[in-house]
Amino acid sequence: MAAAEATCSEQGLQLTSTRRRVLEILLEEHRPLGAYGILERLREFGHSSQPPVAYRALDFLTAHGFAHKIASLNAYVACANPTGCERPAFLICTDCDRVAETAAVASAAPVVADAARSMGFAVKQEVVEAQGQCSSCVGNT
Amino acid sequence: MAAAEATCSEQGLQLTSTRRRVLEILLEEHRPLGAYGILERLREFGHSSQPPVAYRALDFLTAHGFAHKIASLNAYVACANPTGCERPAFLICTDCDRVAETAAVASAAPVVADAARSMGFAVKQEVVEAQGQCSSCVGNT
DNA sequence: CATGTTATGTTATTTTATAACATTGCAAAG
DNA sequence: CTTTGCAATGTTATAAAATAACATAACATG
Repeated sequence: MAAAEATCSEQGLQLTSTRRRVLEILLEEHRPLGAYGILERLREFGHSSQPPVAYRALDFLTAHGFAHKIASLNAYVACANPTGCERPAFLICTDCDRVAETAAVASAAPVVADAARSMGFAVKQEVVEAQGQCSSCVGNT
Repeated sequence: MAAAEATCSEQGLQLTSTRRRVLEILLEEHRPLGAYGILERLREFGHSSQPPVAYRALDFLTAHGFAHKIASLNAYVACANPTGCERPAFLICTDCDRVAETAAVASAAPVVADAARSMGFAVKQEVVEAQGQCSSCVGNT
C-alpha cells in the first residue's frame, strides 16, 4: 500500500479515495475478488456502488500494475510485488481459492514471448494462469 | 472434423447433431467466436438457440479437447490439432482477431507446470494466452 | 473567470453464463 | 414388453460481468 502511494507520487498518478479504497479491499482479501464483490465492499464504506465505479478503479489499478485481472476467473487481485511487475503469472488453488503470484512461474512468460517472436508475432500482453491445488490443499480430501 | 468423429467413436462419446454443428461452426470460422455468436449461427440451421444449448455443446467440446475457451476473450475456437492437445497455448492477434494455437508457444506450458510443481502446487489446468500483432498484421499501421 | 482536463456520478443496456425444471429417446433390467 | 435409469435436449428465467452514454464536479492553468 505504502509502495503504491510512493509509486503514484513518483509518477504523478492520482491515487484517489475510490482507487485507494479498492486497492485496500483487494489487499485485505487474500483471494481474487470479482468486480461485484468489490462493489459490495465499497458500499459498506459509503462509496457509490454502481458498476462503473469499480471498473474504473480496477482499470486504473491494473493499468498501472497495482492489481491484476485473473482472466480465467473474471476476478481481480492486488499485485503481490511492491515494485510492480510486467508479466505476472498466477497459480490458482481450486480448493481454497487463494492465488499465488510467483516469480518462478512468471519465468514462463519470456518463454512464451520468445516463442511468439520467433514466429513473427509481437506480444503486447500475456496471460499465464494455472489452476490446481496449492501445497496446503494438496493433501486434503 | 473426421478426426473428431474418429476420436468420439473410439472413446464412446456421442457427437450428437448439435455438438457436431457447433464444432463445424467453430471450424469454419477462423477466429474466436462467442457463445452468442455461435447461437446466431445455430439459429440459421434451425437448431434451438437458447444459451444453454450452446454452452452445453461447448462444455462437451472443450471437455474432450475438440475446442478451447480463450479465457481472455470469453470466446471459443476449434482445436487446431487433430490428435487433441492437453496444454494448449494461444497467440491472439488484436488486429485481425485471428488466433494461432501453436506448439512452439505450448512449450511454455511445461515450464509453468514445472515451476509450479517445484513449489508443491499440483497443476490441473493451464491458461497460456498472448495478445499482440500476428506476423501479417505487424507491418500495417 | 473561462477553459480544458481528469475523475465521479448515474441510468440503462449489453454481453456472458448458469439455475432450474420439463421432456425426449433409448438401452438395459426386470 | 414395460419400466427404470440415464444422457441429451428443450425452455424459461435469472444471475453475473462489463460497458455505453451522458451529466456533474473539482481543479489547475491560461
